[in-house]
Amino acid sequence: MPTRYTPTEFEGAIYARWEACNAFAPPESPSRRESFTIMMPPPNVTGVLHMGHALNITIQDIVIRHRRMQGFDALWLPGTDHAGIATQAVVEKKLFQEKGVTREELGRESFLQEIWDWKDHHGNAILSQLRRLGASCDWSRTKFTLDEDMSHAVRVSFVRLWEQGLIYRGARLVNWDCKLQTAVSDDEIEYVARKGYLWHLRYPLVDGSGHLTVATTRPETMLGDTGVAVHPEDPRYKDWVGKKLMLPLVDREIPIVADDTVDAEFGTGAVKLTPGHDPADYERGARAGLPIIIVLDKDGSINENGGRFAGMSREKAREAVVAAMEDIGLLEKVEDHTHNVTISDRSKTPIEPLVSEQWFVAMEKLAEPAIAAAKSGKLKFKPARWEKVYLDWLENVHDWCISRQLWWGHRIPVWYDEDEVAVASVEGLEIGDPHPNTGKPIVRQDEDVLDTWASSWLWPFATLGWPENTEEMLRYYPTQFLSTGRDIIYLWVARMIMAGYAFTEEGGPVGFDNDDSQLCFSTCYIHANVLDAQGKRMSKSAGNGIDPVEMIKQYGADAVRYSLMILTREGQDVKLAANRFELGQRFCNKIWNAARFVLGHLGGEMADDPADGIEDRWIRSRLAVTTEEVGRALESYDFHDAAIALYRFTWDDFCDWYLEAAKRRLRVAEDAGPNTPEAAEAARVRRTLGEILHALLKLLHPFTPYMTEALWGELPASLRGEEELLIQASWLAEAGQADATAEQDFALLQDVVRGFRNVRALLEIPAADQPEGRLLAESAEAAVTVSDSCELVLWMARLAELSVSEGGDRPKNAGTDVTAAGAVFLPLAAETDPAKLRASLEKKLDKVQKGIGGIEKKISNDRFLQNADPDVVASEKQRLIELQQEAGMLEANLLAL
RNA sequence: GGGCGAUUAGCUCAGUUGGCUAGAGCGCCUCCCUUACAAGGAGGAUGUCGGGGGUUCGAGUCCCUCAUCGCCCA
Repeated sequence: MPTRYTPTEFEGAIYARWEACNAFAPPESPSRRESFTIMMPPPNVTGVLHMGHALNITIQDIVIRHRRMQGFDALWLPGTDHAGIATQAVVEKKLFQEKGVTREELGRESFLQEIWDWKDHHGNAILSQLRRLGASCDWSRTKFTLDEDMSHAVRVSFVRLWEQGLIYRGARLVNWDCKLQTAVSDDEIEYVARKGYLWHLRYPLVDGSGHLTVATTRPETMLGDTGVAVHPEDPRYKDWVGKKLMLPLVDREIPIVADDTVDAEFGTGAVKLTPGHDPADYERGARAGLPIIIVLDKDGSINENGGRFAGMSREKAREAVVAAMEDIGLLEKVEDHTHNVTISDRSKTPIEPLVSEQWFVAMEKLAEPAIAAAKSGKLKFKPARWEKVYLDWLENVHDWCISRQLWWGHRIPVWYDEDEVAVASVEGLEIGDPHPNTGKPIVRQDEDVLDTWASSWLWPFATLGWPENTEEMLRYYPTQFLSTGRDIIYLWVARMIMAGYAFTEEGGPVGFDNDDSQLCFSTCYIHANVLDAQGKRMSKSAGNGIDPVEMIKQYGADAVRYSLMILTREGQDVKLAANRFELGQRFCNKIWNAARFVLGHLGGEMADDPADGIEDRWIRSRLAVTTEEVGRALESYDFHDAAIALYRFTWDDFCDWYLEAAKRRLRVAEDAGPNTPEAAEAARVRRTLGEILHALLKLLHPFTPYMTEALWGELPASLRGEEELLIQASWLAEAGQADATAEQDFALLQDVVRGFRNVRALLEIPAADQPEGRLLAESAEAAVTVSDSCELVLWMARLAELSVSEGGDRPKNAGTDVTAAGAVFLPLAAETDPAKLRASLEKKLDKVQKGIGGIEKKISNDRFLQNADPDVVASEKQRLIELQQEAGMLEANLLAL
């Protein structure tokens, strides 16, 4: 075995072995009948692995490995998402750059073929990156949202909603992405504060008796104005309501109307109304019965309704309109103004609100059971605070615009006859087929495709064969655990829950930790965001991302995984720099070497019974406690807690104390030779070393699967038993009882050892020297405990001899420290500076006296004695006695110096 | 405008229902390449727990308020 943790040497082989053994598929005969299912949030086919994925996948892999080891019928199903807009844009751009053709020139069929070709070549890049990380998902079930069975499910869901009257088509104001030339949903836009101007424009009254000044950030939209609104209570404009204005440049008569949503404080208090191009104006216009005039084309240029401005881009038109208004003296003034611009998440260009024909899903009814699921506690968020975000969205849900003017996606399963009468169909209709309702021939299918989320909201069950009542559905649905990012709580999480209730069977089978047959998952874990070292979001454009694959190459997949887990407290954002992975690397190296040490000794004879010294009983107790804590943490998805517990046990308890202590008996046996009592004891120590390592590898496996599997393979068969592969081994549910006596006694010994080491450092005693130590014990019990383990203390503190007495003479010319067992002494070397010792003792004394002061103040307070928990009072009093004892020792030691 | 999160050692962060002298890792200082590991070992230094109020016998922890930073919604 290499002397260092060298992950590149085994990761690939281990993964191949797992796959060869079909270890990722649900077990053929699981030890418990319950299933545990995780549906992997499908990454975009265009995507490459980023740190957010790495974190999310690590979490899911830990959960599924733990559940698999627990014996569940565990399924983790992977897949990718067709990502309509993103993928189409990527291929469109590539085609234009490489061949100079647009999708229109190519035509729908050929263009789609191009995307499929692209997908087949590049679309699995991210999945192979997940393998590097050690993801143990069942690749044989990998799904893609455009697979034929998935597409079938999408059509069925559409037709069901259609039949329930929850799908409608209508001309509505939607968010129009002028660059990508498609509608996008409310959840795909963001607001960015931009510096701009507030133009004050004069609109003359028709009767020529004056003018009204309106303020606007978008002067070019005046071409589509059909009214001006003022607040009904605004005294300035009370008499104006009902009058008519002559809209300049296009010479249209428009009314002044009252509307209480107008902010009288903003601008001039009079707002121009462009119902065709502004969501608020759309509402106001509807209330006032104003017509809608559309002046923008789908590419964002002014259309024929814009008169002489027709054909200009929106940016050009803005300049031209302002200039024209200025020419005729109707531009009153221009102010600097910062306002929110609506930006498309997809193209990062300004959204144009545009009235167009789109398909919508009525959401209110669908939201009801999704709200109830969270309120009843059946759907649990972790951290719990995200439930509020989920509920806020569902309780104020808007109808969902599901049509996209794209080609890449699920084409809307709606056909029209010659009178434009629509009908939805799962199987599909041919041109010329009779319309099922009117009997007239079908002339066309709807051109649009569905929003990608209209397929991914079916992900938890369409992946299992829904709408067919498959064996898989019965076995793995409803699922237990979903891990995802907070940014898609509404886009995806809420919609999946809605879809579960809308489409899956009421009264069907239920599952572990999920007693609702329609609740598609019972725990929604919202993971942290990964930020760069400065606390900024990692993004491709900023170039501040850390490439997980690069980190895996550099530090190892286990190190990356473990680092992420220990750095990420429950859902709390994590600031990451590349060198932070050293934490995991060090940890892996530590385990690697501890295992190397243990395995090196396991070649020797191993007894049937474990050793039973104080250190052995202590490490078994530590293991019991750690096993309990790791188990609890994993049950409640507290990955950070589990990682910390494992770190402490591995490093502090096992490596720093137990292994060091165990060396003593192993060494003694070497000197004593074979067939001696010492050799027999060493054989028992080897048994204990092996048992602890065996247990530790199990506990660590979900976190650091590669390394633990590699080490598992090195274990002697006598320890490993039938469990060939760790990934398929049984989980360590418990590891004996905690042993309070052993813990207490060993803690005392540790304190004595630390005391001697402390003095050694203070006196600068060379490591090779073995001075004689002395302990003036504070109690008979302490004296006995230390005496009984004299050899252990000698070994750990590197002493030649140790004399223990309760009370007795204080040695002269000695360096000293104070421990829980009493004062410890080492002989002073001639050249040691007593001032240094004095300073050290005084510092300690000062600290102790501060502590004494604090407790005395408490105990002398009657109200403390009356109100505080009696246990607290008792422990404070006990503490005071201990501190006073310690102070007494320190004072005595100072005097003796 | 509304909501959520953060603020603890030089850095990154823990700190369970209020109760030992507030902890860890990194970094820093001293010593040590002791046959598992120098990616290591032993020891050490470092804090007005963001500010201000309040509740309480007792507040890093609970309440109010302010400040700064970040995210989400409108």
